[in-house]
Amino acid sequence: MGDRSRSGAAAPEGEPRVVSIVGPTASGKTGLGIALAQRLMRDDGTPCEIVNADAYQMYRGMDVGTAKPTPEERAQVPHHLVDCIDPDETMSVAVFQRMARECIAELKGRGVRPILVGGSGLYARAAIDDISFPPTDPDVRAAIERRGERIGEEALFDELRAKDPDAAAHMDARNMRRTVRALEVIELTGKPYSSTLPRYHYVIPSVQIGIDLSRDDLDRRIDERTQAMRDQGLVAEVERVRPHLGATAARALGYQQICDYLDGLVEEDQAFADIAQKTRRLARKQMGWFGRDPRIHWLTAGSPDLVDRAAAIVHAADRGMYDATDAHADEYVQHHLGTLG
RNA sequence: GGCUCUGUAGCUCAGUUGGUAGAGCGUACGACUGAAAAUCGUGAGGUCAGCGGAUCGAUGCCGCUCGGAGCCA
Repeated sequence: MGDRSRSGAAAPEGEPRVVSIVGPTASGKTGLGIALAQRLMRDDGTPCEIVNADAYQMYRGMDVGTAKPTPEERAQVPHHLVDCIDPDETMSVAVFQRMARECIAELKGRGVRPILVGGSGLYARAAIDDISFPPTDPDVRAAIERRGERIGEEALFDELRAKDPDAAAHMDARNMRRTVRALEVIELTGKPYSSTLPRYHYVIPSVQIGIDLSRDDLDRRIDERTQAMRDQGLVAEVERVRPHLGATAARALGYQQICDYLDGLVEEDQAFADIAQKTRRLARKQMGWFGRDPRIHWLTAGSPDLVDRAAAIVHAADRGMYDATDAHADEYVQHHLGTLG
């Protein structure tokens, strides 16, 4: 234990790394996760189970629209953190971090290798990286939000600038939500909210595999998937879930657009065209998120030896072959993409 | 066939009482530690349907051509 805390992400050679599969929507993460779990079990006898790192697949009843693994897929390999909250509850990174780390610890305790699968960049990192979240308080936040609406975003940002100039220097005055959060943290902790640069440092020994594909392929897959959601009854699903949607779940891509259709605001064809378009934008954002992380090993979607290559990466990671480069990820980022203010 | 309306950025549309144009959305790029499928920022894109006329000067006025919409026959 003392050993672990000193060495951070370093793991004894040969210990099964946590695997994290990332990439844009519709790139095939779910399928690779399952295939890789079965393959690793065959290769070295370590059982694997999937831990979901997708912000929206946690909601019960939101299946088609979130492209959740099917019951058949879940029967092949156990899945965790899927269907774990109701749509009227609110998930957050900090809560997810706690759940994911508990889940990972529990699996490791049973000698099982966790395979994280998910496209929510911040969630994927929260599970395994050195990120901790200051506390929150709904009352404090609500009070700041009310004050912000009264005095305006500029005045609110001035408050932040006075209390924490360093944080303000890194932030956008017009992004009210971030301003509110910064003031909330300062009020609750009494300490400045230093908007630190992302640190690429594993707190749990891990290896990340990214699925990459060309924009043309991606756009085609997104169109196909959107059509599949329509065929699988997304409209009926939204009708069913709509009365129970909370503030967060109602923002899920696909659900907003179908609600508009159900309200008669747009035609059905238009609603699905909107979904495909928004999904394309989401995918681009995800590629940006993951593209910045130098520790990710990229593979091409749809290549015939995808699972072979993924397994080879995991075995190499288990032998500690990437530890040295992972350890310098932060320096690499600052050197190549460096935006230190 | 006659009459009226209409053709401006990829899309939906503003606008200029004549001095070469804007918005929203999309798109590209970027920021982002308690809603991350969120939140926010910056940029690129237009011989203002085509041709001709009057004018110092036209996207705007006049004429014709082509393409839409509607009404009357």
